[in-house]
Amino acid sequence: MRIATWNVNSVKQRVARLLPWLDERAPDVVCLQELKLTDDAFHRLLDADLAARGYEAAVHGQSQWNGVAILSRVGLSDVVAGLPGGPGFPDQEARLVSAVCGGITVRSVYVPNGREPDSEHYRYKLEWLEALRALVADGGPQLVCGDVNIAPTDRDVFDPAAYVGQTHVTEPERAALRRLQEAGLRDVVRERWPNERIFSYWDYRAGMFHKDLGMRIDLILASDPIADRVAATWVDRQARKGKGPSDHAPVIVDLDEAPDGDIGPVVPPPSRVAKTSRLPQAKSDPRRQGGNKSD
DNA sequence: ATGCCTGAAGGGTTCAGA
Repeated sequence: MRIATWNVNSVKQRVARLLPWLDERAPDVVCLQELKLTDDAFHRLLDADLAARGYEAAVHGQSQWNGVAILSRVGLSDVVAGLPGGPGFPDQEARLVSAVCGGITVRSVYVPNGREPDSEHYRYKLEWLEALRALVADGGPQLVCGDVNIAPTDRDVFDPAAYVGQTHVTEPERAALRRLQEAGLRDVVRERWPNERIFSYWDYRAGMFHKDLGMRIDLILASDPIADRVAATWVDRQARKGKGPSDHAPVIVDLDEAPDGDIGPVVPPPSRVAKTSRLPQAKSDPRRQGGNKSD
């Protein structure tokens, strides 16, 4: 089963990139963030094109900002929109949707940005993360995928000095992320590529992508029984190239079938190549791109 | 230029993003 997460920075502006990407990568489950439109607008925009590809969608949208969704072609049930008991600003924003896909509880999250350390927005971010931790700790095995707006360590930014005093790298944010992980979630991309330069976001300005000056703030976090099934992980840098990209790239994880065989994909993964991805591979193989070498 | 792009809303510009 292939799971991906992608902050699309307006799904309306990204349709022309999203649909071909679904065809090419054939993910079974996709967590989307920053839809920037309402539920109704999402369904009008995409339902037909998604259905044609076999996807159902759990959408928690919002006008103008935020908005998250889960696309699945391996079943979609038990949909919950929002973060129960979570804080608002002042009202709750559309930053979390959960569903069961292919036998796995999946959450698409868009953690608040925080804007400035010690600001109201920053405190809101920390409160939101604590509410997410409580939700995760309360649940069983699950995947938490999305834009966490935190670079877990200094390895996850192109230059720690460039971010001193800014959000995304402060110790309270990182501590909140660690507490979330201590609730039983593993950062499976970093686990697979412990020493690689891996980014998932590059500022649109100043050629940051071309120079590979980015941050890794989009994570796939998995509970033990799911993390143990990880066969391959990578950041899909191809999706950040070319005309009209999001400023984030998708992060992709392939899971082997569950050991007991009854939590498997309904649609088989496109190939078994993922199984061999720990071996050296040709540079043209996108599965190799867990490390983000410059182009 | 402490905002070098991009998107949304709404109005002929401003805010937000990380």
